[in-house]
Amino acid sequence: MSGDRRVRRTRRLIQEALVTLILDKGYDAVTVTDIIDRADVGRSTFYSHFTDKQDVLLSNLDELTVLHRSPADGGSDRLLAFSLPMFEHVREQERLVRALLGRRGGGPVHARGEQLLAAVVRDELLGAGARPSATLELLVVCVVGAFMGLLRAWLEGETTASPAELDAAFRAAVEPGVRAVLRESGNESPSHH
Amino acid sequence: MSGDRRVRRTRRLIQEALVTLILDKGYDAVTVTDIIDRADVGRSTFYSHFTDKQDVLLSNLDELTVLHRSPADGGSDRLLAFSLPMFEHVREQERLVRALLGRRGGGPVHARGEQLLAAVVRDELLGAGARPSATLELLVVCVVGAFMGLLRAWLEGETTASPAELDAAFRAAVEPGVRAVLRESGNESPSHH
DNA sequence: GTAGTGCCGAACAGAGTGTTCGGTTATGAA
DNA sequence: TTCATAACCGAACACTCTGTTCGGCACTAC
Repeated sequence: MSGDRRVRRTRRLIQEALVTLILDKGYDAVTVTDIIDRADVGRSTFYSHFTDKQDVLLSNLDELTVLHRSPADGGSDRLLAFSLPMFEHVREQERLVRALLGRRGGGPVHARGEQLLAAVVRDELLGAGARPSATLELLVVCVVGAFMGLLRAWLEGETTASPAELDAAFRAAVEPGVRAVLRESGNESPSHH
Repeated sequence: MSGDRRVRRTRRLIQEALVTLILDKGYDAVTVTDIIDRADVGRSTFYSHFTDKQDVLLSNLDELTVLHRSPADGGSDRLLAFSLPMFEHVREQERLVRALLGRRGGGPVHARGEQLLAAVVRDELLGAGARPSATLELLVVCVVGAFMGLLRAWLEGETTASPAELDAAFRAAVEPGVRAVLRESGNESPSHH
């Protein structure tokens, strides 16, 4: 492990304190003073590690490593392969994800999540034979929007559906459209072997 | 017109000031002091009309009356009929919508917009023969998510597509899936041949 | 063991919030 | 026009939160 043990300890205490507080009061209502009280850390110590509240929030994003899908799954010709594993992971990490991505989580993390997810979807569609174009970008936006919508609905408690059900709903909604677009745009040999 | 002219004037000045300031600096960065300076209104006056910043923001929502679609369009069997008019309206009211709904607009309006839109989509699907169910709700979430995604992308300047192109992308992405779901769920003898 | 690094915590200036209150001015009704 | 009313002004206030500084203490890594 890199660095001083005290440094790791302090950073971890601060991050955990923020997550707890967000779940309590929502991101906006949490103050730096709250955080250092909960983490039992000196004020100057906080500012020697993070510039502000949002900095702590974004620093947590590194824990969400699922977005980097395993690239060795070339065998599956299944479209939108990220969907089910993602929903499952979210349920496992429910507490953290709810704090970071929920309405109480305050936006910036949501934005970055969308970007990462958009990259995944774009790569997958390109791999499936689509051509880079403005139309493709709009399709990616729709797919990501639908997925994030489901994620948000679940985080908000609007639905109690299981990961498998969320995955099914996601596919039912967007897969036909995606396949239709691929059929038109992806010019040749969509199915090898 | 109901009420004192001074009241209308003051409220309007404050609302306009907030919109301008959001476009300048983003919602979070705007302070009440900023607003009353820009609106040239006394501090106590502000607090006699609104409780805080967000109150002003949400008060603006009444101007966005397009969401109440004209219910007399029963003739069109076109699915997702709200889409194109909405994209067009958004372009017309670009300044206001950008301030309220964009990433700079700060969330709460976005949430309410999603709710209103979800009601529209749900009604439309029910009218097209779908049955109320948890599955339908998830479909609605996906459709709304895709639409809001496109809206956001346009507001963020990620695309320069026209309303017609946005509408086309939206339909291409979700209409096949919606029709497929309707075919299964609304078991009401569609053209079976 | 010791040099160095991290932490403490109090104190501070600055900015923003929401309230109060006496005085001023515009408005709508008579 | 007159006039009671309601709205506005704006300064002042108590409060909270922010981000920085600094001397002294404690722990860690080597």
